[in-house]
Amino acid sequence: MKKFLDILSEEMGKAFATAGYGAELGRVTVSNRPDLCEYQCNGAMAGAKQYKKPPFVIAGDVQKALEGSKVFDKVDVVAPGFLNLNVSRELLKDYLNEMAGDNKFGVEAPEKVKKIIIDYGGPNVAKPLHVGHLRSAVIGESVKRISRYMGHDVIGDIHLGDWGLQMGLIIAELKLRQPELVYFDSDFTGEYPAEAPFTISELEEIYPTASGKSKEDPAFKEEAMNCTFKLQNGDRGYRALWKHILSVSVTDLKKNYEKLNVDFDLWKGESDVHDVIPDMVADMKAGGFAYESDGALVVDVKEETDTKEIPPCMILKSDGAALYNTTDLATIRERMKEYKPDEIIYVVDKRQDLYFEQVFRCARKTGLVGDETSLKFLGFGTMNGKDGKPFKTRQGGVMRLEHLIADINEEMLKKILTGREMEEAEAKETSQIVALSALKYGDLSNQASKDYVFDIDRFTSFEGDTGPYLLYTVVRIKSILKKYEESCGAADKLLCNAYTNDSEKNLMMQLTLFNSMMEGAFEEIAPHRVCAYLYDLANAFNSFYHETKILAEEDSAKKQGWIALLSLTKDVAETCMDVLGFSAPERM
RNA sequence: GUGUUCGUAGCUCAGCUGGAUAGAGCAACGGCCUUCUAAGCCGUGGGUCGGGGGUUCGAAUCCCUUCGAGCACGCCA
Repeated sequence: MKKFLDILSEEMGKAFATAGYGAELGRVTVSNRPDLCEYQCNGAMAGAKQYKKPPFVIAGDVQKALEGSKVFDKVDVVAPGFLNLNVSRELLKDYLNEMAGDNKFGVEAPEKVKKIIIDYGGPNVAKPLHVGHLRSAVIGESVKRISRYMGHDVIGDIHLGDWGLQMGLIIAELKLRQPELVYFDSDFTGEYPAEAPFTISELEEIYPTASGKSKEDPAFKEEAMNCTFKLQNGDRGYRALWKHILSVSVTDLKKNYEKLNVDFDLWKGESDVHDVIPDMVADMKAGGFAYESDGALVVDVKEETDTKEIPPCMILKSDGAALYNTTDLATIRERMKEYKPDEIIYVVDKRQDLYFEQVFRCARKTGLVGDETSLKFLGFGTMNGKDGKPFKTRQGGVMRLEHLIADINEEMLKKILTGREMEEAEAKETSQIVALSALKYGDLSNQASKDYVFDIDRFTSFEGDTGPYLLYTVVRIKSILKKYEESCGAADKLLCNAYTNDSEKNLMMQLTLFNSMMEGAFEEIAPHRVCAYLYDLANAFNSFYHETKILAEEDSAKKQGWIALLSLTKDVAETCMDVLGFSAPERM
């Protein structure tokens, strides 16, 4: 379906052309003065210089050309040259009915389906998720869903940190504690046990202990590095042990991400590219890109147009070991080989901006990525506490994500139990659904690139611009639709009427913007645009709701039209929620 | 030091490629429930858009400058 504003702009463009001006001046936007008109066009003012005529005259010419238009009901010319427009109520009604019949509410399939890989999540194996992982998961998931809704072929990859010194540390610590394990017996040739010799909670205790020890005990660190080396060079027992660590940890991660309604298509990690690194490095050397500098192997990525010094991209440390850069570049190489994506989007902390700039440049320069593939960096800001500083526990430590979620669930349960009569079991389930919306909406409604303040009281509030408010709005609609169906039967195939009052008109106008909003959110990689739209839609609905007694309406045609409008509103709102990664309960 | 992001109401934030009187929410105050969920709706007060220049018919938006804050700047990820 064409976008509603495009229909209006085309009509306006034709009028400009008829009057002897450029059609491109006829861009129509939603009015910023709803007291005066519904839509506006500022093209007359924009064209004044080009045509050497006062804007008021141009606007007058266009107004004349629009006489008899079936699109616009009203065209006013206001000084200095605004064209104030009201649209035909028939056109608005027809558009909504067409939308209601379209499975994507007017979003057209893309001209070219892009293959997009989204790299988000990025947890480390054997370390619990903490609040720092929240934004990447929440934003990445939404970006994935928006892209998919727009009709693209999207792959979400978690990109696990599963291969560094952290693994060596754990293995070294295990060896110390349980030297009798078969994994440490170099003479062992049989099958290793299927069961891991530790649980996730043990693992989560082992890592920090080992990490702390390595800072104080050089001998232990030496041992950990030795273990890392042996692991990476294929020691059978160590590999088997590593697989256990990985599998125990991934099981736990899946559980936690599931609570967030986040899932990944690929669970690849740094280890997956380990074997291809030597080959890649050799290519970079052979291509003349990589050279030695202070003992390390680097690739220059400076460009003429730089306003600052961009340091070279380091490929290997002076001890010959790989870095974060190395695995990321190798990952790009593998992704290009396996998937040939049109786009790779990284949802990562914005502090890594410069780093990714280096990686992207290096990938292009060395030919890993061609011009037809774009590499995008979506950097997100820090989640701060009420004091404006990075979010911490009361003790000043790093907050585990599990605890944060538990806190917000608990807070929400309290509110539901005090505000509503509900069975404990249902209240608990509902509180989790609502809490997730609070958490995600609180995050996503801010621009990703900015830092934001995490305020549990504000986010879990049912008032104002919050997740719970939006869910509440949808729950209200569901309740009405259910009651309608009980008395009048299934509500399908009903058509919207032309509006009869302002609040109804506003709701309809808001609905028409859905497809262009979604397209904008996709192009700008901006989930917060979906949030803003959803909030406006909820406001428009609630105003309408208060002015209109829907079920009590005696004129059944009118009532059916409203039910159709409600049904469309609910579907559009739920679609927005779905791409944001949360949903509304049946009751709350 | 260099670069970069940002500075909008008491607080938390919108404001798209420059357009009419800068918008929401929270907080404050005042209305609206015998009728579809009042977790809602309607209204009032509150801003020299950090400061100063410039471009433009027109700037929160573009350019320059200045002040302030955050962040990043080769062997961590």
